[in-house]
Amino acid sequence: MSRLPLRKRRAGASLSPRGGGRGEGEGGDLTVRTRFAPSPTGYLHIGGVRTALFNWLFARRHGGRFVLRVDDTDARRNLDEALAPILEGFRWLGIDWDEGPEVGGDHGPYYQSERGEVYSAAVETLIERGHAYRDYATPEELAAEREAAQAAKERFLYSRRWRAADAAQAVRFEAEGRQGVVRLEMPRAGVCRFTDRVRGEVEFEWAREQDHVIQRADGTCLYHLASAVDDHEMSISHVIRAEEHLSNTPRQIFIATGLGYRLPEYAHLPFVAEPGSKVKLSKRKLAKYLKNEEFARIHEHGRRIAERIGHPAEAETFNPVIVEFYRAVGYLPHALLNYLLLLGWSLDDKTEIFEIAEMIEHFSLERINSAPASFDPQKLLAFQDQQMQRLGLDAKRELVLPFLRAAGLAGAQAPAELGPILEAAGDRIKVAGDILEFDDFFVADAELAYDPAAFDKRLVEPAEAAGLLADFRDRLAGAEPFEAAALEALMRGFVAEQDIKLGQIIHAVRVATTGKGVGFGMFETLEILGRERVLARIDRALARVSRTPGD
RNA sequence: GGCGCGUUCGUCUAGGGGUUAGGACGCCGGCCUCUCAAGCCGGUAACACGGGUUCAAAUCCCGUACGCGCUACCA
Repeated sequence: MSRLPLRKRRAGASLSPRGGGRGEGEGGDLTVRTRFAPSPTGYLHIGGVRTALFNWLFARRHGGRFVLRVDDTDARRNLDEALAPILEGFRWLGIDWDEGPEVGGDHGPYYQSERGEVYSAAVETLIERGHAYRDYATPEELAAEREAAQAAKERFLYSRRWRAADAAQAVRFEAEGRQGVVRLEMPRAGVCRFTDRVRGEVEFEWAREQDHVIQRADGTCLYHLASAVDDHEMSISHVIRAEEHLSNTPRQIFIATGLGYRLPEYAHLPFVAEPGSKVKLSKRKLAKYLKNEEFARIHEHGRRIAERIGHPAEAETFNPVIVEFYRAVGYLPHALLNYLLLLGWSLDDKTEIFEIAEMIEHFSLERINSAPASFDPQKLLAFQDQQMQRLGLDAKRELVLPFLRAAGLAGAQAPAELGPILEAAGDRIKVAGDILEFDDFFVADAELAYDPAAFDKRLVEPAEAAGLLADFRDRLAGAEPFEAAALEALMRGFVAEQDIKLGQIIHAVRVATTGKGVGFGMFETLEILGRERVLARIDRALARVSRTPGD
């Protein structure tokens, strides 16, 4: 992956809309305002974050505002509980919002459940202007019409038979016990054309659009109405959202136009697809993704860490498609952001690593891809690795410490040897929680666990192993100073003197002192452990060898 | 079914009439080496299919296939 070169922006990648929209250019008069409207589901998933990120970047790029609007039309009781993890996820990622929950703003309220009056007023206006009507058809009557059309192989369009022409008729329908809803009176001829900033010119025949219900009998309003009204009321200039809304845009345009709104710019993002497929990532199929091999690997890695720190790894949301997963096991927000940025967007053919400021500087709608992109946790890990390598020792210490504490391996004070450990660890700690894989530094000598296979292979199987180890232990006892370089010289001298290979002793020492067959550089490890612990551990290992039936 | 959108290595992508179709992740091999990582070097691998237009098509047009979305008193 190459770093970001200071290179020219692609010609034409400017703010101005493709096909001559309403054209606010660079430095235009209109303030850029974008929004993200999460439903309070209790978790933030990857696809949603990507959408939010693009909105956020676009707003920041143009000195605009990023608005969070809570899509809680179901007016649930446990709203706070369901919203908190989402806000927390954004905070962790550093995606800050200028208006919305907690921060307020001039365009509130930011909860759709509190905006009923605004919606009702809009519905009334639409009716007054002849763009909507009260309708008293029963679901059965509607279904019958639909079936009839289907049987005749004709396109279904509501006959508007139970539409109330005036108040008097409405009263009559109601007297019959009918329930009234408000429907859009969609045009039945012509086309709706608009420019999508990602897809270019798109057009839909109006006659394909149904007379969508915008208000239920109980007065509550439906999504399309709410969305169009809110976007206008909140002065949203650019609607950047998932592709699934592309087909919904005409009806929203109809509503907006009917209400006399100025239309926002639209940009429909491709889906984030399931790993290894083009199927849209769904929040309902979490369990399924774990069957994907790469997901399973990432998940298993996370699960090992979660178990050590008492994080509920069984929770449904402990899943690599949920942001919380990454936070819990110690990924860096920057890595996730960088990865997500490149999921459907690219600057050129080589730049992969972006600082946040660079993301903001270079982001443009025009370079968003229009095909779905599938989520690849392996590649995310590669970004994580990159970011982790750039971190200094102090930053790593801060990152890792909470994990040691949560696992009961550190108190309020950081262990003195943590610095040297992190230094010796080099690039082996990919995510902060990986520190727990090297817990052998933190456990008491008497509690050191041995990897049975490694123990057998390095200490039991080679007939000379125990003897050599015992001899080398005695050298260690008198080694001075007990430092990496000196210890290496000591071991090399020992190897020459005994006429053996380095491998014949070093692995035995490793298993004896760390319990594992793999680890950091051996001499750094010995220095960190210190003479006393090294000798104690070797003694313990030797005692164990002698108890193990040889041969 | 109708309409809309999409289709370049396994994955993310660059390229938008003439390229040995470039990069990244993964994978494979090598180097380094006390193991494992990291690093370095090398390799594998793609224009969905069929017609057109053109001297020339991955690139433009049409069709087909496949995928996804919309077609709700879901969002």
